[in-house]
Amino acid sequence: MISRYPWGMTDPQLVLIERVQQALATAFGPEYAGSDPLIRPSQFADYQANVALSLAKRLRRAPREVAQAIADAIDVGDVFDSVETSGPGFLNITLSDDWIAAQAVRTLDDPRSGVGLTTPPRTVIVDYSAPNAAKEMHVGHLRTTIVGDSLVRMLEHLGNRAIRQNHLGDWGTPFGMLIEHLLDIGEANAIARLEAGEGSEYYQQARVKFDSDADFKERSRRRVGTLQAEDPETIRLWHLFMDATIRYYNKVYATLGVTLTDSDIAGESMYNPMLAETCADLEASGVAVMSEGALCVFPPGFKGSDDKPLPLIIRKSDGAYGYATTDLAAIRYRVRDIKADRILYVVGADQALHFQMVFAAARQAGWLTDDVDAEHIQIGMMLGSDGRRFRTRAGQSVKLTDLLDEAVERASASIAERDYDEATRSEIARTVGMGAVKYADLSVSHDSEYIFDFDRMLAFTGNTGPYMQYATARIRSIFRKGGVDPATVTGPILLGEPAERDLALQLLGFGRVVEHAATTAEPHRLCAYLFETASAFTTFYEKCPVLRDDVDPATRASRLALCALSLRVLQTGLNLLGVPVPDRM
RNA sequence: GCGCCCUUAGCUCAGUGGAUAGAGCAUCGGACUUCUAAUCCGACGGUCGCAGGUUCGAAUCCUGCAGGGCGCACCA
Repeated sequence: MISRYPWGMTDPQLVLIERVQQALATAFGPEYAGSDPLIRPSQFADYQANVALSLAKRLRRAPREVAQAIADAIDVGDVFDSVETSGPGFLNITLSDDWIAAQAVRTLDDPRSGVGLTTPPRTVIVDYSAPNAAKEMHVGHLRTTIVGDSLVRMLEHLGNRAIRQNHLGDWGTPFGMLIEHLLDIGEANAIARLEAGEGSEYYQQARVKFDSDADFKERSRRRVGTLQAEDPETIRLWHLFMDATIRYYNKVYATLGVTLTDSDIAGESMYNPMLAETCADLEASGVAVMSEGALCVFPPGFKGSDDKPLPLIIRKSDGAYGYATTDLAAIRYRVRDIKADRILYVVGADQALHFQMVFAAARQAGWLTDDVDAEHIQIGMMLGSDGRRFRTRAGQSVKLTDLLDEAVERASASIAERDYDEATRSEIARTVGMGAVKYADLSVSHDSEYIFDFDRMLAFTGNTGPYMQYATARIRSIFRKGGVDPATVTGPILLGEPAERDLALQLLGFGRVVEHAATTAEPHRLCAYLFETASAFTTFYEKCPVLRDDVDPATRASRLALCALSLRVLQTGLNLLGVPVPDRM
């Protein structure tokens, strides 16, 4: 991925890489210009370059000697304050204050705050949320939805063509049962209940009848047939069911501030007309073969018990299609018709084997080629405080809206002392509650199982949403008190105090982190950066008064500039995470 | 049996082959006449599951083992 920086590169690491590579070429010859200088943050300087250690063997020279040769060859210019060899062959690099200050001003002048643009833009499909209308909607959907939405926001911000795909579970055998249940309880009643978010109960009641009532079971079976045959009345009923369900999903998405809309829905039903052709293609090419009455792909390398090849069943022995078929049809469609360069499947970690096999089968079929990346972004399970699957005390799965309501309620309690009017208070509570839940989901690596804990996520200290929001609220408060519009602030920036220098240097790394988080599909990296930034700001806030009378005008202007840039980086970063930010707290 | 994800401070989690492994919480001790103390500063706290291997250098890569979670022929 190549990035363009319309306002110039502000990231110190990129500048360092360039300079050290030049030095390598000067010192050892042009063939060394491409070596990775191994720039890392350092506890002994601003950065360290570790390249001397790795090159020593190739150059047949002592590492310290190599390091010294690089240090001698490096173009210090006005960028570095010092470049020193240290330890077994490290290069400790300290940036000059003036350069950091100048770069901070450039970043402030840059409407993109140092975030580059991907050139050329890539077409990236993000498959996320995907609630299943025929199953309980549980808290597990929270993470896939929130992580996916954040990935889309980051990819778009970097200039990519990001395509949201909500792969709704809206088709299959359970829908016979769900439609019959709809008829039993009455259309209007069913719609009302589904819109109110009682889909789980609805499903469970249908399930109970299906298991206990032979007549209902038979009706359901017939209904699956008429649904597959696209009988108009059955399709009408199916739409009633799905539309009501989607209206409920949209309410949840609106509450969460998720960017998914109806036009992003690409559910299983959409692929239904493609399934027969998908199977025919696979069979014709010899990728799929019949086995025990089912049409299967046996991707190489997948073994089940007894070392037998593991099948991916794409047409069951009764002729019906499964989700493997849908996923294969979807890959084909996404690569061939949408022309995706990258497809991200933000789906639970329990589907790892399934996606490995689907990807392997798609490669066998030639649908997935080397120029397309298909990645399963594994989402770890949400656990209760007992370390087991997240449930209510009664052992039921937790309804998403109940969880969100409780978050807002608890946030409301924590600001009860504040002197705000009712409307402001409830808006802050909503923002803080939602931000806390979303940030908690995003701040741990997506594949790790994570223990859900209201007290921890709503804390105003630590790597939490409220802490981040509070930092922005304090910055806004300064501008409010000072009667200054942050958008009008300009440099120059002066770095007198260490806290000012630390903050400025920290702020220069924003673009790199956004790009890294998007490339690796790891929003938690952005969270970690924003937490460091918020921490650097609060340290600055404690140490460096801005508006106080004894602060001279030049220092005040400089500090206002640092505040403005901090605000923008935090605000933009939180927006990329989808975490809402209140004006005041 | 096979596959995937894990195992890091009392707890919850970061950690890009680099120096003395980091945060937050908890505990203890400090800082409000101050732009929001919902904060900040400091201290305490580690056989990075175990054993080998590769490497100048391993929490990180490889192999094996132990422990945990989740999947694995007709639900999606």
